[in-house]
Amino acid sequence: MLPQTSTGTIAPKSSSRPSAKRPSAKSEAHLDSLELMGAAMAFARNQEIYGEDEPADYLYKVISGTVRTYKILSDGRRQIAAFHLPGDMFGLAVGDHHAFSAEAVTDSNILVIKRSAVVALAGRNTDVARELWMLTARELQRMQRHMILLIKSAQERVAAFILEMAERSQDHRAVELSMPRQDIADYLGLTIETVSRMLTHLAENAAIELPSSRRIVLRNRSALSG
Amino acid sequence: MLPQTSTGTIAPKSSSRPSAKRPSAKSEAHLDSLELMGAAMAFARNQEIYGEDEPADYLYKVISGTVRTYKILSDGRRQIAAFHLPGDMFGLAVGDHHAFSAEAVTDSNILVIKRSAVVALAGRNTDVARELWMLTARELQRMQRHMILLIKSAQERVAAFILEMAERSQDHRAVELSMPRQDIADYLGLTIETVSRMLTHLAENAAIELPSSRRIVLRNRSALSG
DNA sequence: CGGCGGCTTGATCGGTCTCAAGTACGGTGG
DNA sequence: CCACCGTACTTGAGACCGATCAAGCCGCCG
Repeated sequence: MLPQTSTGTIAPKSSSRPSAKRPSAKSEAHLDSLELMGAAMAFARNQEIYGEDEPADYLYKVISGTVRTYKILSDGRRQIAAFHLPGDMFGLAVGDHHAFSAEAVTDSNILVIKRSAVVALAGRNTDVARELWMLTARELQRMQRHMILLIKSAQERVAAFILEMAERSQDHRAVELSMPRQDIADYLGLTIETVSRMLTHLAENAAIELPSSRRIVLRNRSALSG
Repeated sequence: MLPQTSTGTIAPKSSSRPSAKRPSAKSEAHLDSLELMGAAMAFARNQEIYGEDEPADYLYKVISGTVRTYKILSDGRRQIAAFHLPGDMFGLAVGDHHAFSAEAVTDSNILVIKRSAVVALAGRNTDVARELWMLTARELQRMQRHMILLIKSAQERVAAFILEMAERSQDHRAVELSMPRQDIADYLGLTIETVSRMLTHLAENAAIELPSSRRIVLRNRSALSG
Protein backbone atom coordinates (compact mmCIF):
# COMPACT_ATOMS: atom_id res chain seq x y z
CA MET A 1 0.00 0.00 0.00
CA LEU A 2 0.91 3.61 -0.46
CA PRO A 3 3.11 3.06 -3.48
CA GLN A 4 3.20 6.79 -4.24
CA THR A 5 4.91 7.82 -1.02
CA SER A 6 8.04 6.79 0.74
CA THR A 7 7.56 5.98 4.39
CA GLY A 8 10.57 7.04 6.35
CA THR A 9 11.98 4.33 8.58
CA ILE A 10 13.63 6.82 10.87
CA ALA A 11 11.26 8.99 12.85
CA PRO A 12 12.26 12.54 11.87
CA LYS A 13 12.45 15.66 14.04
CA SER A 14 9.31 17.71 13.74
CA SER A 15 11.19 20.61 12.21
CA SER A 16 12.68 18.49 9.44
CA ARG A 17 11.04 18.77 6.06
CA PRO A 18 9.53 15.94 4.06
CA SER A 19 12.18 14.50 1.81
CA ALA A 20 10.16 14.08 -1.36
CA LYS A 21 7.54 16.24 -3.03
CA ARG A 22 5.59 14.95 -5.95
CA PRO A 23 4.72 17.08 -8.96
CA SER A 24 1.09 18.18 -8.61
CA ALA A 25 -1.56 16.52 -10.73
CA LYS A 26 -1.99 19.58 -12.90
CA SER A 27 -5.45 20.95 -13.55
CA GLU A 28 -7.73 17.96 -13.00
CA ALA A 29 -6.70 18.31 -9.36
CA HIS A 30 -9.25 17.82 -6.62
CA LEU A 31 -9.63 16.38 -3.15
CA ASP A 32 -7.65 13.22 -3.63
CA SER A 33 -4.88 14.91 -5.52
CA LEU A 34 -3.85 16.63 -2.32
CA GLU A 35 -2.55 13.31 -1.16
CA LEU A 36 -0.27 13.00 -4.13
CA MET A 37 1.49 16.17 -3.13
CA GLY A 38 2.76 14.87 0.18
CA ALA A 39 5.29 12.52 1.67
CA ALA A 40 4.64 9.98 4.39
CA MET A 41 6.59 10.26 7.61
CA ALA A 42 6.73 8.04 10.67
CA PHE A 43 6.31 9.48 14.15
CA ALA A 44 6.95 7.59 17.35
CA ARG A 45 4.55 7.56 20.30
CA ASN A 46 4.53 10.95 22.06
CA GLN A 47 6.72 12.52 19.39
CA GLU A 48 5.92 16.12 18.52
CA ILE A 49 4.67 16.69 14.98
CA TYR A 50 4.57 20.44 15.29
CA GLY A 51 4.50 22.96 18.11
CA GLU A 52 2.13 25.78 18.92
CA ASP A 53 3.20 29.03 17.27
CA GLU A 54 5.39 27.26 14.74
CA PRO A 55 4.90 28.44 11.16
CA ALA A 56 2.14 26.39 9.55
CA ASP A 57 4.04 25.32 6.44
CA TYR A 58 2.42 21.90 6.14
CA LEU A 59 -0.92 20.15 6.24
CA TYR A 60 -1.15 16.64 7.62
CA LYS A 61 -3.22 13.55 7.04
CA VAL A 62 -3.21 10.54 9.31
CA ILE A 63 -2.40 7.30 7.48
CA SER A 64 -2.17 5.12 10.56
CA GLY A 65 -2.10 5.76 14.30
CA THR A 66 -3.66 8.54 16.36
CA VAL A 67 -2.69 12.19 16.77
CA ARG A 68 -3.67 14.68 19.46
CA THR A 69 -3.76 18.45 18.97
CA TYR A 70 -3.59 20.45 22.16
CA LYS A 71 -2.70 23.63 23.95
CA ILE A 72 -0.84 24.09 27.22
CA LEU A 73 -2.38 26.84 29.37
CA SER A 74 -0.30 29.29 31.36
CA ASP A 75 -0.87 27.33 34.57
CA GLY A 76 0.28 24.06 33.04
CA ARG A 77 -3.12 22.52 32.33
CA ARG A 78 -3.38 20.84 28.96
CA GLN A 79 -6.49 21.02 26.80
CA ILE A 80 -6.68 18.48 24.02
CA ALA A 81 -8.67 19.94 21.14
CA ALA A 82 -9.06 16.82 19.04
CA PHE A 83 -7.98 13.27 18.37
CA HIS A 84 -7.18 12.60 14.72
CA LEU A 85 -7.68 9.07 13.42
CA PRO A 86 -6.64 7.48 10.11
CA GLY A 87 -8.14 9.44 7.22
CA ASP A 88 -8.41 12.69 9.21
CA MET A 89 -6.57 15.82 8.15
CA PHE A 90 -5.16 18.25 10.69
CA GLY A 91 -2.95 21.31 10.87
CA LEU A 92 -5.33 23.35 8.71
CA ALA A 93 -5.16 26.25 11.14
CA VAL A 94 -5.59 29.43 9.18
CA GLY A 95 -3.15 32.17 9.78
CA ASP A 96 0.50 31.39 9.16
CA HIS A 97 1.13 29.89 12.60
CA HIS A 98 -0.40 26.84 14.25
CA ALA A 99 -2.87 27.53 17.06
CA PHE A 100 -2.20 24.15 18.68
CA SER A 101 0.61 21.66 19.11
CA ALA A 102 0.35 18.17 17.61
CA GLU A 103 1.79 14.92 18.92
CA ALA A 104 1.52 11.28 17.99
CA VAL A 105 -0.55 9.39 20.57
CA THR A 106 0.68 6.07 19.18
CA ASP A 107 3.34 5.26 16.63
CA SER A 108 1.88 6.85 13.51
CA ASN A 109 2.37 7.33 9.82
CA ILE A 110 1.48 10.82 8.69
CA LEU A 111 1.18 12.24 5.21
CA VAL A 112 2.83 15.67 5.17
CA ILE A 113 1.70 18.11 2.48
CA LYS A 114 3.22 21.45 1.67
CA ARG A 115 0.71 24.11 2.51
CA SER A 116 1.80 26.65 -0.07
CA ALA A 117 1.30 24.15 -2.88
CA VAL A 118 -2.25 23.44 -1.75
CA VAL A 119 -3.14 27.09 -1.31
CA ALA A 120 -1.70 27.94 -4.71
CA LEU A 121 -3.68 25.13 -6.27
CA ALA A 122 -6.82 26.36 -4.53
CA GLY A 123 -6.28 29.74 -6.17
CA ARG A 124 -6.51 28.11 -9.58
CA ASN A 125 -8.95 25.31 -8.90
CA THR A 126 -12.29 26.07 -7.28
CA ASP A 127 -12.88 22.42 -6.37
CA VAL A 128 -9.74 22.42 -4.27
CA ALA A 129 -10.71 25.75 -2.72
CA ARG A 130 -14.11 24.32 -1.87
CA GLU A 131 -12.48 21.23 -0.41
CA LEU A 132 -10.23 23.35 1.82
CA TRP A 133 -13.24 25.31 2.97
CA MET A 134 -15.18 22.15 3.71
CA LEU A 135 -12.30 20.75 5.75
CA THR A 136 -12.20 23.90 7.84
CA ALA A 137 -15.97 23.83 8.22
CA ARG A 138 -15.93 20.24 9.37
CA GLU A 139 -13.26 21.14 11.90
CA LEU A 140 -15.53 23.93 13.09
CA GLN A 141 -18.44 21.54 13.52
CA ARG A 142 -16.28 19.18 15.50
CA MET A 143 -15.15 22.03 17.71
CA GLN A 144 -18.77 23.10 18.27
CA ARG A 145 -19.72 19.62 19.40
CA HIS A 146 -16.70 19.59 21.67
CA MET A 147 -17.72 22.92 23.19
CA ILE A 148 -21.18 21.57 23.98
CA LEU A 149 -19.50 18.61 25.67
CA LEU A 150 -17.60 20.84 28.06
CA ILE A 151 -20.67 22.28 29.75
CA LYS A 152 -22.09 18.89 30.64
CA SER A 153 -21.59 16.77 33.75
CA ALA A 154 -18.65 14.41 34.10
CA GLN A 155 -20.75 11.33 33.38
CA GLU A 156 -22.31 12.94 30.31
CA ARG A 157 -18.90 13.94 28.98
CA VAL A 158 -17.47 10.46 29.32
CA ALA A 159 -20.60 8.93 27.80
CA ALA A 160 -20.46 11.37 24.87
CA PHE A 161 -16.80 10.59 24.38
CA ILE A 162 -17.53 6.88 24.16
CA LEU A 163 -20.31 7.50 21.64
CA GLU A 164 -18.08 9.78 19.58
CA MET A 165 -15.32 7.22 19.46
CA ALA A 166 -17.78 4.43 18.67
CA GLU A 167 -19.09 6.43 15.70
CA ARG A 168 -15.57 6.88 14.41
CA SER A 169 -14.52 3.25 14.73
CA GLN A 170 -15.25 0.39 12.34
CA ASP A 171 -17.49 -1.53 14.67
CA HIS A 172 -19.84 1.09 16.08
CA ARG A 173 -20.64 -1.16 19.02
CA ALA A 174 -17.17 -1.37 20.51
CA VAL A 175 -14.19 0.94 20.88
CA GLU A 176 -10.49 0.21 21.11
CA LEU A 177 -9.05 3.29 22.82
CA SER A 178 -5.68 4.28 21.44
CA MET A 179 -5.09 6.95 24.08
CA PRO A 180 -4.38 6.77 27.82
CA ARG A 181 -6.80 8.03 30.47
CA GLN A 182 -4.85 11.24 30.90
CA ASP A 183 -5.51 12.17 27.27
CA ILE A 184 -9.21 11.46 27.66
CA ALA A 185 -9.26 13.57 30.81
CA ASP A 186 -7.55 16.49 29.08
CA TYR A 187 -9.94 16.18 26.15
CA LEU A 188 -13.00 16.25 28.40
CA GLY A 189 -11.74 18.85 30.87
CA LEU A 190 -11.78 16.34 33.74
CA THR A 191 -9.21 14.62 35.93
CA ILE A 192 -7.96 11.15 35.22
CA GLU A 193 -9.60 9.90 38.44
CA THR A 194 -13.01 11.23 37.45
CA VAL A 195 -12.77 9.63 34.00
CA SER A 196 -11.88 6.32 35.61
CA ARG A 197 -14.75 6.57 38.09
CA MET A 198 -17.31 7.46 35.42
CA LEU A 199 -16.24 4.50 33.31
CA THR A 200 -16.67 2.25 36.33
CA HIS A 201 -20.12 3.72 37.03
CA LEU A 202 -21.22 3.25 33.43
CA ALA A 203 -20.06 -0.36 33.62
CA GLU A 204 -21.94 -0.85 36.90
CA ASN A 205 -25.08 0.57 35.27
CA ALA A 206 -24.64 -1.90 32.40
CA ALA A 207 -24.30 0.89 29.86
CA ILE A 208 -20.90 -0.46 28.82
CA GLU A 209 -18.56 -3.36 29.39
CA LEU A 210 -14.85 -3.00 30.12
CA PRO A 211 -13.09 -6.19 29.04
CA SER A 212 -9.82 -4.31 29.45
CA SER A 213 -8.93 -0.74 30.32
CA ARG A 214 -8.46 0.19 26.66
CA ARG A 215 -11.49 -1.64 25.29
CA ILE A 216 -15.12 -0.53 25.69
CA VAL A 217 -18.12 -2.51 24.52
CA LEU A 218 -21.37 -0.57 24.25
CA ARG A 219 -24.22 -2.36 25.98
CA ASN A 220 -26.99 0.22 26.30
CA ARG A 221 -26.77 3.08 23.87
CA SER A 222 -29.72 5.05 25.24
CA ALA A 223 -28.17 5.02 28.70
CA LEU A 224 -25.17 6.77 27.15
CA SER A 225 -26.99 9.34 25.01
CA GLY A 226 -29.60 10.10 27.71
CA MET B 1 -26.16 55.74 5.82
CA LEU B 2 -26.71 52.45 4.03
CA PRO B 3 -28.20 53.98 0.93
CA GLN B 4 -27.97 50.69 -0.96
CA THR B 5 -30.28 48.78 1.35
CA SER B 6 -33.78 49.31 2.59
CA THR B 7 -34.21 48.96 6.32
CA GLY B 8 -37.55 47.45 7.15
CA THR B 9 -39.51 49.38 9.72
CA ILE B 10 -41.56 46.37 10.68
CA ALA B 11 -39.63 43.60 12.36
CA PRO B 12 -40.24 40.60 10.11
CA LYS B 13 -40.79 36.97 11.10
CA SER B 14 -37.60 35.01 10.91
CA SER B 15 -38.98 32.79 8.19
CA SER B 16 -39.84 35.74 5.95
CA ARG B 17 -37.48 36.39 3.10
CA PRO B 18 -35.62 39.63 2.48
CA SER B 19 -37.75 41.75 0.22
CA ALA B 20 -35.06 43.05 -2.10
CA LYS B 21 -32.05 41.41 -3.69
CA ARG B 22 -29.54 43.50 -5.52
CA PRO B 23 -27.85 42.39 -8.74
CA SER B 24 -24.33 41.23 -7.92
CA ALA B 25 -21.37 43.44 -8.72
CA LYS B 26 -20.25 41.27 -11.61
CA SER B 27 -16.67 40.08 -11.83
CA GLU B 28 -14.74 42.66 -9.84
CA ALA B 29 -16.57 41.22 -6.86
CA HIS B 30 -14.78 40.75 -3.57
CA LEU B 31 -15.30 40.97 0.17
CA ASP B 32 -17.23 44.20 0.29
CA SER B 33 -19.39 43.31 -2.65
CA LEU B 34 -21.08 40.70 -0.50
CA GLU B 35 -22.75 43.51 1.32
CA LEU B 36 -24.28 44.84 -1.85
CA MET B 37 -26.09 41.57 -2.37
CA GLY B 38 -28.15 41.80 0.79
CA ALA B 39 -31.07 43.64 2.30
CA ALA B 40 -31.15 45.15 5.77
CA MET B 41 -33.81 43.96 8.18
CA ALA B 42 -34.76 45.08 11.66
CA PHE B 43 -35.12 42.59 14.50
CA ALA B 44 -36.58 43.39 17.89
CA ARG B 45 -34.98 42.39 21.19
CA ASN B 46 -35.22 38.59 21.72
CA GLN B 47 -36.65 38.06 18.25
CA GLU B 48 -35.53 34.90 16.49
CA ILE B 49 -33.45 35.42 13.37
CA TYR B 50 -33.26 31.76 12.47
CA GLY B 51 -33.76 28.48 14.26
CA GLU B 52 -31.56 25.45 14.68
CA ASP B 53 -32.06 22.95 11.86
CA GLU B 54 -33.67 25.51 9.57
CA PRO B 55 -32.27 25.52 6.03
CA ALA B 56 -29.31 27.88 5.87
CA ASP B 57 -30.43 29.95 2.91
CA TYR B 58 -28.95 33.22 4.10
CA LEU B 59 -25.80 34.71 5.56
CA TYR B 60 -26.06 37.60 8.00
CA LYS B 61 -24.03 40.64 8.93
CA VAL B 62 -24.70 42.77 11.99
CA ILE B 63 -25.17 46.44 11.15
CA SER B 64 -26.23 47.54 14.62
CA GLY B 65 -27.15 45.74 17.81
CA THR B 66 -26.02 42.39 19.20
CA VAL B 67 -26.92 38.84 18.18
CA ARG B 68 -26.49 35.59 20.09
CA THR B 69 -26.15 32.17 18.46
CA TYR B 70 -27.01 29.26 20.73
CA LYS B 71 -28.17 25.72 21.14
CA ILE B 72 -30.75 24.31 23.55
CA LEU B 73 -29.66 20.97 25.00
CA SER B 74 -32.04 18.10 25.56
CA ASP B 75 -32.37 18.90 29.26
CA GLY B 76 -33.24 22.53 28.60
CA ARG B 77 -29.86 24.08 29.27
CA ARG B 78 -28.84 26.74 26.78
CA GLN B 79 -25.28 27.13 25.50
CA ILE B 80 -24.53 30.42 23.78
CA ALA B 81 -21.85 29.86 21.16
CA ALA B 82 -21.10 33.48 20.31
CA PHE B 83 -22.12 37.10 20.56
CA HIS B 84 -22.05 38.92 17.24
CA LEU B 85 -21.41 42.66 17.30
CA PRO B 86 -21.68 45.26 14.52
CA GLY B 87 -19.46 44.27 11.60
CA ASP B 88 -19.54 40.55 12.46
CA MET B 89 -20.94 38.00 10.06
CA PHE B 90 -22.82 34.93 11.26
CA GLY B 91 -24.88 32.05 9.93
CA LEU B 92 -21.96 30.73 7.86
CA ALA B 93 -22.59 27.20 9.11
CA VAL B 94 -21.57 24.80 6.40
CA GLY B 95 -24.00 22.11 5.49
CA ASP B 96 -27.42 23.21 4.31
CA HIS B 97 -28.90 23.56 7.80
CA HIS B 98 -27.94 25.85 10.65
CA ALA B 99 -26.20 24.21 13.58
CA PHE B 100 -27.39 26.92 15.99
CA SER B 101 -30.30 29.25 16.53
CA ALA B 102 -29.83 33.02 16.32
CA GLU B 103 -31.67 35.75 18.22
CA ALA B 104 -31.33 39.48 18.59
CA VAL B 105 -30.01 40.36 22.05
CA THR B 106 -31.01 43.99 21.54
CA ASP B 107 -33.02 45.67 18.81
CA SER B 108 -30.79 45.10 15.81
CA ASN B 109 -30.36 45.85 12.14
CA ILE B 110 -29.09 42.87 10.21
CA LEU B 111 -27.92 42.62 6.64
CA VAL B 112 -29.36 39.46 5.11
CA ILE B 113 -27.52 37.97 2.14
CA LYS B 114 -28.67 35.11 -0.04
CA ARG B 115 -26.32 32.23 0.47
CA SER B 116 -26.65 30.69 -2.97
CA ALA B 117 -25.59 33.95 -4.60
CA VAL B 118 -22.46 34.12 -2.48
CA VAL B 119 -21.54 30.49 -3.04
CA ALA B 120 -22.11 30.83 -6.77
CA LEU B 121 -19.94 33.92 -6.82
CA ALA B 122 -17.24 32.10 -4.87
CA GLY B 123 -17.22 29.44 -7.56
CA ARG B 124 -16.25 32.05 -10.14
CA ASN B 125 -14.16 34.40 -8.04
CA THR B 126 -11.27 33.04 -5.99
CA ASP B 127 -11.09 36.19 -3.85
CA VAL B 128 -14.64 35.63 -2.68
CA ALA B 129 -13.92 31.95 -2.10
CA ARG B 130 -10.89 32.89 -0.05
CA GLU B 131 -12.94 35.39 1.90
CA LEU B 132 -15.58 32.78 2.72
CA TRP B 133 -12.85 30.44 3.86
CA MET B 134 -11.28 33.11 6.03
CA LEU B 135 -14.62 33.90 7.66
CA THR B 136 -15.08 30.25 8.53
CA ALA B 137 -11.53 30.04 9.82
CA ARG B 138 -11.99 33.08 12.01
CA GLU B 139 -15.14 31.52 13.40
CA LEU B 140 -13.11 28.41 14.13
CA GLN B 141 -10.49 30.41 16.00
CA ARG B 142 -13.15 32.11 18.07
CA MET B 143 -14.66 28.74 18.88
CA GLN B 144 -11.23 27.43 19.92
CA ARG B 145 -10.72 30.32 22.30
CA HIS B 146 -14.20 29.74 23.68
CA MET B 147 -13.44 26.07 24.24
CA ILE B 148 -10.32 26.95 26.22
CA LEU B 149 -12.47 29.27 28.32
CA LEU B 150 -14.79 26.48 29.34
CA ILE B 151 -12.15 24.45 31.15
CA LYS B 152 -11.12 27.34 33.40
CA SER B 153 -12.42 28.35 36.81
CA ALA B 154 -15.47 30.59 37.20
CA GLN B 155 -13.39 33.66 38.01
CA GLU B 156 -11.08 33.04 35.05
CA ARG B 157 -14.03 32.65 32.69
CA VAL B 158 -15.64 35.89 33.78
CA ALA B 159 -12.30 37.71 33.62
CA ALA B 160 -11.63 36.33 30.13
CA PHE B 161 -15.11 37.37 29.05
CA ILE B 162 -14.49 40.92 30.19
CA LEU B 163 -11.17 41.02 28.36
CA GLU B 164 -12.75 39.61 25.20
CA MET B 165 -15.50 42.19 25.26
CA ALA B 166 -13.04 44.98 25.98
CA GLU B 167 -10.98 43.99 22.95
CA ARG B 168 -14.07 44.12 20.78
CA SER B 169 -15.31 47.50 22.00
CA GLN B 170 -14.13 50.94 20.86
CA ASP B 171 -12.60 51.93 24.15
CA HIS B 172 -10.55 48.90 25.18
CA ARG B 173 -10.57 50.07 28.78
CA ALA B 174 -14.30 49.93 29.38
CA VAL B 175 -17.19 47.73 28.29
CA GLU B 176 -20.87 48.48 27.86
CA LEU B 177 -22.56 45.10 28.10
CA SER B 178 -25.45 44.73 25.70
CA MET B 179 -26.55 41.38 27.14
CA PRO B 180 -28.15 40.40 30.46
CA ARG B 181 -26.40 38.26 33.08
CA GLN B 182 -28.28 35.16 31.98
CA ASP B 183 -26.71 35.40 28.51
CA ILE B 184 -23.23 35.81 29.99
CA ALA B 185 -23.86 32.81 32.21
CA ASP B 186 -24.99 30.66 29.28
CA TYR B 187 -21.98 31.80 27.26
CA LEU B 188 -19.54 30.89 30.04
CA GLY B 189 -21.26 27.70 31.18
CA LEU B 190 -22.00 29.14 34.63
CA THR B 191 -25.08 30.20 36.56
CA ILE B 192 -26.25 33.78 36.73
CA GLU B 193 -25.47 33.85 40.46
CA THR B 194 -21.89 32.76 39.94
CA VAL B 195 -21.35 35.38 37.23
CA SER B 196 -22.70 38.05 39.54
CA ARG B 197 -20.50 36.89 42.41
CA MET B 198 -17.35 36.80 40.30
CA LEU B 199 -18.00 40.32 39.04
CA THR B 200 -18.40 41.46 42.63
CA HIS B 201 -15.17 39.73 43.62
CA LEU B 202 -13.26 41.27 40.73
CA ALA B 203 -14.56 44.67 41.78
CA GLU B 204 -13.53 44.03 45.39
CA ASN B 205 -10.06 43.08 44.20
CA ALA B 206 -9.88 46.35 42.24
CA ALA B 207 -9.51 44.51 38.94
CA ILE B 208 -12.60 46.26 37.61
CA GLU B 209 -15.14 48.92 38.51
CA LEU B 210 -18.89 48.49 38.19
CA PRO B 211 -20.48 51.94 37.79
CA SER B 212 -23.68 50.15 36.81
CA SER B 213 -24.62 46.51 36.27
CA ARG B 214 -24.14 46.83 32.50
CA ARG B 215 -20.95 48.88 32.54
CA ILE B 216 -17.48 47.55 33.38
CA VAL B 217 -14.36 49.69 33.66
CA LEU B 218 -11.07 47.80 33.56
CA ARG B 219 -8.77 48.82 36.39
CA ASN B 220 -6.07 46.18 36.53
CA ARG B 221 -5.60 44.24 33.33
CA SER B 222 -2.98 41.82 34.67
CA ALA B 223 -5.34 40.82 37.49
CA LEU B 224 -7.79 39.76 34.80
CA SER B 225 -5.41 37.95 32.45
CA GLY B 226 -3.51 36.24 35.29
C1' DC C 1 -46.60 54.60 44.79
C1' DG C 2 -46.70 49.86 43.32
C1' DG C 3 -45.06 46.25 40.60
C1' DC C 4 -41.94 43.81 37.85
C1' DG C 5 -37.56 42.28 35.67
C1' DG C 6 -32.88 42.15 36.33
C1' DC C 7 -29.40 41.74 39.54
C1' DT C 8 -27.13 40.74 44.06
C1' DT C 9 -26.37 38.34 48.30
C1' DG C 10 -26.71 34.49 51.62
C1' DA C 11 -26.97 29.46 53.23
C1' DT C 12 -26.73 24.87 52.06
C1' DC C 13 -25.97 20.88 48.99
C1' DG C 14 -23.59 18.07 45.75
C1' DG C 15 -20.22 16.99 42.20
C1' DT C 16 -15.60 17.09 40.96
C1' DC C 17 -10.80 17.78 42.39
C1' DT C 18 -7.04 16.67 45.34
C1' DC C 19 -4.26 13.75 47.84
C1' DA C 20 -3.09 9.15 48.85
C1' DA C 21 -2.96 4.13 48.44
C1' DG C 22 -3.54 0.12 46.20
C1' DT C 23 -3.93 -2.96 41.88
C1' DA C 24 -3.27 -4.74 37.04
C1' DC C 25 -0.41 -5.12 33.17
C1' DG C 26 3.56 -5.31 29.94
C1' DG C 27 8.34 -5.48 29.36
C1' DT C 28 13.04 -6.68 30.76
C1' DG C 29 16.56 -9.26 32.68
C1' DG C 30 17.88 -13.12 35.30
C1' DC D 1 9.75 -19.24 33.09
C1' DC D 2 9.63 -16.22 36.70
C1' DA D 3 10.95 -12.00 39.46
C1' DC D 4 11.11 -7.44 39.13
C1' DC D 5 10.08 -2.96 37.67
C1' DG D 6 7.66 1.02 35.86
C1' DT D 7 3.61 2.77 33.92
C1' DA D 8 -1.19 2.97 33.65
C1' DC D 9 -5.27 2.53 35.94
C1' DT D 10 -8.55 2.13 39.92
C1' DT D 11 -10.35 3.12 44.39
C1' DG D 12 -11.04 5.72 48.70
C1' DA D 13 -11.45 9.88 51.98
C1' DG D 14 -11.76 14.62 52.48
C1' DA D 15 -11.69 19.51 50.77
C1' DC D 16 -13.45 22.90 47.79
C1' DC D 17 -15.91 25.18 44.17
C1' DG D 18 -19.95 26.22 41.88
C1' DA D 19 -25.06 24.96 41.73
C1' DT D 20 -29.25 25.32 43.96
C1' DC D 21 -32.73 27.33 46.73
C1' DA D 22 -34.29 31.43 48.82
C1' DA D 23 -34.45 36.40 50.05
C1' DG D 24 -33.70 40.91 49.29
C1' DC D 25 -32.32 45.06 46.47
C1' DC D 26 -32.26 48.28 42.63
C1' DG D 27 -33.99 50.85 38.69
C1' DC D 28 -37.53 51.69 35.68
C1' DC D 29 -42.16 52.32 33.98
C1' DG D 30 -46.90 52.51 34.61
